[in-house]
Amino acid sequence: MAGRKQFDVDTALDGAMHVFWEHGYAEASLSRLLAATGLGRGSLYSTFGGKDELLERSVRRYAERFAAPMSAALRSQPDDPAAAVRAFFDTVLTRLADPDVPAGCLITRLAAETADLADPLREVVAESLAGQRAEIRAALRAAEGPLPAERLDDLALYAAAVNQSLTVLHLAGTPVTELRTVADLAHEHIAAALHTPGRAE
Amino acid sequence: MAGRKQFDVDTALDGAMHVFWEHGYAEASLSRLLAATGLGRGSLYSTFGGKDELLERSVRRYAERFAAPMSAALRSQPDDPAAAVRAFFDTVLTRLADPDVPAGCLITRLAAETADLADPLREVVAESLAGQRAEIRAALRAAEGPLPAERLDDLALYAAAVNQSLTVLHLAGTPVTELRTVADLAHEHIAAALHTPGRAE
DNA sequence: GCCATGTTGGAACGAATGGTCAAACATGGC
DNA sequence: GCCATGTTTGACCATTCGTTCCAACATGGC
Repeated sequence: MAGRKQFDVDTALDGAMHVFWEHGYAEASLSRLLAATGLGRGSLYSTFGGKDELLERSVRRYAERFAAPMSAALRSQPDDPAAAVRAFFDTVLTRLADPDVPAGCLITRLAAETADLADPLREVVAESLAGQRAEIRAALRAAEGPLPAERLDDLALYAAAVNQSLTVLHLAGTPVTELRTVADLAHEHIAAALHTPGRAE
Repeated sequence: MAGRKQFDVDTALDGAMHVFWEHGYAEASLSRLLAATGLGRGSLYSTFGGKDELLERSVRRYAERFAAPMSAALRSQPDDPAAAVRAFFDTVLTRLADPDVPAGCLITRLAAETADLADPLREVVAESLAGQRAEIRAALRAAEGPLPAERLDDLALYAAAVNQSLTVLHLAGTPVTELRTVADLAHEHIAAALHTPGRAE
């Protein structure tokens, strides 16, 4: 039971990520983390350092596995911003409907806990949110001619906000069918705004 | 120091409410609650029963003091739904900008914690969210002629979702000026949807 | 096949958690 | 003015928290 590492670091990280995802920081107790990772206390502390560092790495892993597809969706339609936004919402909704994964979104869960988070963790969360907003903004770039840049900034923030609403409501138990309605409306509105001074749909 | 109650129950409740508002359920420790209410352990337990019951009463007090104005705003323009929605968002934003009160919204904070809440608390939160949604829906009633009822259901859900996004983002540190942008866009869009088949603005 | 290296599981740590309890006390009704 | 009622204070409870540490152990290099 010793000598060389008996577990896969990424697998363990996935377990920890799920715990933080479902329970946030405060309710993610060591015992829950140990159970989910399958590690002993010694192994967890020697490979990750502690609860805070484990959360930091969990967020990074979350970004690789779940934020990456969202970024990809945003970049999938470089010259049709409205379609990119739709692809983005579709990716989010697909994940929310996935029964193999906790409800909501890890970042949203942590964002709600901001007031109680240590500074480095707070920053990681803030960066995640800012990054997503920037990626949405980038996906709207094709509309920059007809629309003023400020308007696109606003619309990007708007889409990011709607995304947050989807995940909080999902945490609170709202069925995905209703969330799809919200996303559809948001898309409908953003698409209209994007086409306002240009050609029609 | 004894005989008749030495404190005002509602004042103590306000203190507890602020703690739950800022720290949610898990991070609202007894010691924080005792400090904020100014009570001793015995007084708190004899008058409120325990942490869970205290939170339940805090939510009720929150509803009286902060949800009530939002309901009033929604009812302020019974025959101009778009204006009612605007008044609603204005009320929310005013509260978010209030420095005397914690960031975000107590209900949103608790909604994010749903997975870790005991059943009765979970229900209280779910009821709050459902109640707000119903009130928004009621404010849209004047548009029921020209617009199908289902469409108004969707728009009400949509407005409630945007409200959630405002409070989560606020928790994460987004400045109120940017949140106002989000609310403006949502209002702009909802107003357009409400006027689509009827007369113009 | 031995030894240094590094992993593992669990015992143990102090601090903090939510909650209980009883002794000390002030008040209102008689 | 006395006594029953009910409040307050703070010591105390078991449990759980995140973390540290070490003895037992398996492995890879020589």
